[in-house]
Amino acid sequence: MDNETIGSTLDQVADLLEIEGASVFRVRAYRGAARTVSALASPVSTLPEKGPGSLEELPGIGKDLAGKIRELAETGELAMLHELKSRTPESLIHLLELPGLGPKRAKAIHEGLGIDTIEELEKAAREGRLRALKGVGPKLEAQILEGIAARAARGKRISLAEAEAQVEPIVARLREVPGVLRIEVAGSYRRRRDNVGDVDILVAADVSVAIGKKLIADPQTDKVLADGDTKTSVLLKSGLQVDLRVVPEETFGAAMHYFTGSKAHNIAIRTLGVRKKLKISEWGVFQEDKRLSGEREEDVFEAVGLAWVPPEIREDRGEIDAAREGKLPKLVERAELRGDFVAGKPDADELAAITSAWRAKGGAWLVVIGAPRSVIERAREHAGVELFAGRVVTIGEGGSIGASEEELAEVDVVIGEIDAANLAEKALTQALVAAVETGCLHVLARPFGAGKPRQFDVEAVAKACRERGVLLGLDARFLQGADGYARAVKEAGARLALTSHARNVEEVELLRYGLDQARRGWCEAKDVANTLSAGELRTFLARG
DNA sequence: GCCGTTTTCGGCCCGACTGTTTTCAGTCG
Ligand SMILES: Nc1nc2c(ncn2[C@H]2C[C@H](O)[C@@H](COP(=O)(O)OP(=O)(O)OP(=O)(O)O)O2)c(=O)[nH]1
Ligand SMILES: [Mg+2]
Ligand SMILES: [Mg+2]
Repeated sequence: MDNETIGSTLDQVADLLEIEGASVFRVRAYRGAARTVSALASPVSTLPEKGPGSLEELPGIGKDLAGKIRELAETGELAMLHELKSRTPESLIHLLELPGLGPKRAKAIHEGLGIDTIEELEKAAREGRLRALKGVGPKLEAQILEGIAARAARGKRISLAEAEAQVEPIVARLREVPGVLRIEVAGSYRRRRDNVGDVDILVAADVSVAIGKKLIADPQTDKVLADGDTKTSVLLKSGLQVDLRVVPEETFGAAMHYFTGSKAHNIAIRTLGVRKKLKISEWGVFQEDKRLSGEREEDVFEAVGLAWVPPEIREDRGEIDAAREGKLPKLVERAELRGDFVAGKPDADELAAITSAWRAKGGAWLVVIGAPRSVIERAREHAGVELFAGRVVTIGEGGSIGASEEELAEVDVVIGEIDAANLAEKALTQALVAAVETGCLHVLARPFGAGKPRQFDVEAVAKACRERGVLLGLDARFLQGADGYARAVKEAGARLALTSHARNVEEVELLRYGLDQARRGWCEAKDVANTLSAGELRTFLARG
C-alpha cells in the first residue's frame, strides 16, 4: 500500500475512533501519524527496521503506530480497522463531511435514531426527527439538510495557482476599504502548499470597519457560513471557502503566526510556550494574563527562543529544532534563479519571445527541450541568454536509454524519463539507478504513472544522481508531493532542476510554483541547479 | 497513542462562532 493510502486509512481509523468517543489525544496521534506517513518521499518498506531513520524514530510514531503502518504497507489491511468497522458503520464517516456535523452528533444520530447513511439522515431531517436529539433543534436540522443539498457544489482542494487567481481580486477590493490597515493571505496559501483547502485572509482594522460585511457583500460571495466580530467565513460562487479574521494592528504579528499555521506547527510552538509558563494565541504572548508582545510575527518565535521561521517550512517537520539551533536553511529565492527548461515545440518567434522575457527577469540561460538544432542556432543570435539544446530520452524497464550515442551527442542536455506505469517499487528504483549509472543522463525526470507521482526509493536514486552528477527534475506543472521529494533530494546531497516546460511567455511564470515546492523542501540555492550561472552549468554538464 | 533540561505517569494549544442552552457543548479555525 502506498504512503498516501496508508495516510488516508489512518485518517479513517481516527474518524471512527472519534465517533466512538475515544480520547481526543489518541485520535490526534492517529491523525499525526497519517500526516507524517503521507508526507514520506519513499515507501515505508525502504525505511530501516530499527535505529536511525526507522518508522519509530519519526516524531509521533511509537511502537504501536509503527506496527500498524507496517501492517498496512505489507498487507494492505489493518485488523484494528476491521474491528472498528464491525462496531461502528464505516458510512458514518461521510456524515462528518457535512458542515456542523462532527463526531459527537454523528454518534448521537447513529445511536439515537439508528441512522448510518446520508440518505437516511436526509429522510429523518425532512421528517423533523433529528430535533428529538439533545442539542439539536430546527436550525441545525435545516443546516444539515442544506449541507446535504450543497454537498456536490462544495469545492475540493484546488491548486495554489487557481486559488491565487480567485482570491487576488477579492483581496484587492478589501484592501481599498477605508480603515483596512493591513491585509495578508495566510494559511496554506502563505505556506505555499501546492493545493489549498480554503483561503485564509487576515486583516488589521478596527471592528467598526465591519470588514466581514464587506466580504459578505463581495460579488463573488455566495453563502455565509459564519459571521462574528472577529471572524467571518463565506463560500464563494466557485465553491471555494474564504475565512476572514480581523484583529487590531497591535496583534497582527501573533495573528499572522496563528493564521499561517500549520496547525501542527502552532501546537508545537504553543507547547513550547506552556513549558515556559507562557500562553500563546492569536492575541499575543501572555504571562499570567499580562500581554508581553505580539505586534510582530517574530515576537512569537522570540518568546520561545526561536529564530523567525519561513512560512513554507512551518509544518512541524524539524523547523523548530533548526530554529532553536540557528540551523534554519537559507531558502532559495526567486532572484537567485538564472535558468529554466522550456519546451521546444514553439516556433522561432515564440522562442524569441520566451528568451527575451527570461532575460528581462534576470535570467542567464535556458535549456530548450526538443527543438531542432537549426531553430536554436538561429535563436542564439539574438537571445541575450545562453541557450542549451535539450532532449528527452525514454528509460527502458531495465534502465536502458532509448537513444543512440550519436543522437545524444547532438544535444547539450539529456533528460531521462521513465514510463513507470508497469513497474513495481523495487524494479522502478533499480531501473532509475541503472539509468543514472549509464552516465548518459544529465537530468532524471520525476516518474509519474496514471497522472500521479510513482513511489520509489528516492534516497537511493538521489544518491546515485549525486555520484554521477545527474540533476533530479522537478516539473512545475505537476507538483503533487514535490515538497517531500525536494527535501529527500536535498538530504541525499543531490541537486534539483526546476523545469517550467514553458511553451509561451505566460508559462515561464510557472517556474515560481516549482520554486515554492523547493522552498517547502528546505532547499537552498546550492540545492537547485537553476541558480547556476551559464558557465557553471556548462562545467556541470561536462561533468567537471 | 506518544512522550520526557518537570515527568516512565499524567499530561497533551487555544480561541471564535453557533445553537440551544438557562450555563455550555459541539464544531471549526
Ligand atoms: N492553534 C491552532 N491553530 C489552528 C488550528 N486549526 C487551524 N489553525 C490555524 C493554522 C492554520 O494554518 C490556519 C488556517 O486553518 P485551515 O483549516 O484553513 O488550514 P490550512 O490553511 O493550513 O490548510 P488548508 O489548505 O486550508 O486545508 O488556522 C488549531 O486546531 N489550533
Ligand atoms: Mg486554509
Ligand atoms: Mg481556513
